[in-house]
Amino acid sequence: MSKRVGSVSLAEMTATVGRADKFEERRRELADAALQTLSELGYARTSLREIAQHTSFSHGVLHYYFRDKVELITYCVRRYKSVCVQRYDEVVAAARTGEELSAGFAEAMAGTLVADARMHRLWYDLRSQSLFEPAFRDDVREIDAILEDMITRVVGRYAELVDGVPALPFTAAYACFDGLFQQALLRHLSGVEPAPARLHDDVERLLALVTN
Amino acid sequence: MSKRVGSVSLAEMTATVGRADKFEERRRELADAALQTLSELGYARTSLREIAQHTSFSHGVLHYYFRDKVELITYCVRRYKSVCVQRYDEVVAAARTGEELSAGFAEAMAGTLVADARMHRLWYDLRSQSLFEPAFRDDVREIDAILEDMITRVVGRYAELVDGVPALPFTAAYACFDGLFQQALLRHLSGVEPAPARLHDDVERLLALVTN
DNA sequence: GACAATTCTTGACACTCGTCCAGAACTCCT
DNA sequence: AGGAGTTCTGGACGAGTGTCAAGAATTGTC
Repeated sequence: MSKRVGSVSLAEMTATVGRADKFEERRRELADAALQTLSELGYARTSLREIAQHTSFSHGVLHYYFRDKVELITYCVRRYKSVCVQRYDEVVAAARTGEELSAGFAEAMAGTLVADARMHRLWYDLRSQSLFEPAFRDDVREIDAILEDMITRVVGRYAELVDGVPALPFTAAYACFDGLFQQALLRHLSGVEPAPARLHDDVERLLALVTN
Repeated sequence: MSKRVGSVSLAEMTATVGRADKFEERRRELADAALQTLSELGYARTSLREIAQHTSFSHGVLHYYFRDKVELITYCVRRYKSVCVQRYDEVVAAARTGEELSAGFAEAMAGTLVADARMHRLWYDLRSQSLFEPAFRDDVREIDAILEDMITRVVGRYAELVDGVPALPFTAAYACFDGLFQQALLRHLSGVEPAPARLHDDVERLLALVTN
């Protein structure tokens, strides 16, 4: 029983690539189960046994693939980022006019608000955890940076299309859109129904505002 | 041993007012200790025993004054709100010009960002918890409403002073300022030093933007 | 098919948690 | 001073936690 060192064993280095990736593949599988559990229960109420119950494995495996709980959750946070910034860039690329971009962007936000509500609440939960747990900070900041870049592209492109100039630093613009989204999520999960529509409106208004 | 029913016993009803309030007074005392603990450790890591250690009492007493943990924390959240909206109204009342109001408001925000950082991170933590725990939702929404009102007064008064008209619904304006503040808190607790100064700038810019 | 390396299961460990309760300590009134 | 009502203590309970390790099951290789 030779324990793995790092994430690569001697056997893997000489074996085929597909074989070598099996370890990483299972890590992803387990992390996805963890993400599902986390998004249902939140960080404070999620246990390793609960995560394992969302898989076909027993709770012991988690410690075979992850050193401890923090590494697992950190891995999850990193993985999360790859899911979250996809829809928007298509919108940016497709838009030919400012109005198109504005409408498409607002619709994308309102759409993900209801479609991925549980994932988003997990994000806000983990970001809050990072205020207390330094171990999460770097990953959280990295994701925040990715989201900020996304907003930067949207706002920048919109400014181009309408011949305006950004009226706020991009980081501040991101903070505003994020605040809008978070309030909308709060309302949506509380059952206040016009949440998506209101978000749609507010996003369009704010986008027009931050470029003049 | 006659257990208290609700929060008023027979003895209290006939006793003096000071005597009657002793129960409530101790509740506040315990809740303050709980708030301190929560703001240090965060919701996920705060236990009743830990809270009791911040007081001169033993852990059993918490169940004498609060039915269970949820009631204690709910009480804490309610109590928190009374602390958080005081500085700003003075600023609004004192300002004679738009510039004065803008500068005062921005300074107040930057000030509380560093002075009450731990309390603010608790607020964001609890608000995130409410995304998972319906028991917290009403209180969280109430506090959010109070904060929104505060922003409304600031933005409204500023619009008056500069003869502008609000360019965003007040609820959206609140969401934006809140987003700004949350990002600043994240940076501040991560040790990025210009956090307060940047918040100050961004707040002034945003305030000018949402009234035109 | 046998051997070795891996992946996975199972049960145990040492804690910590919220909750409860018997009774000690205290307070207040007559 | 004594007794009733109150506040508080400290220990116990059962459930749940992260972690670990011994060994069973599986897989890949010759």
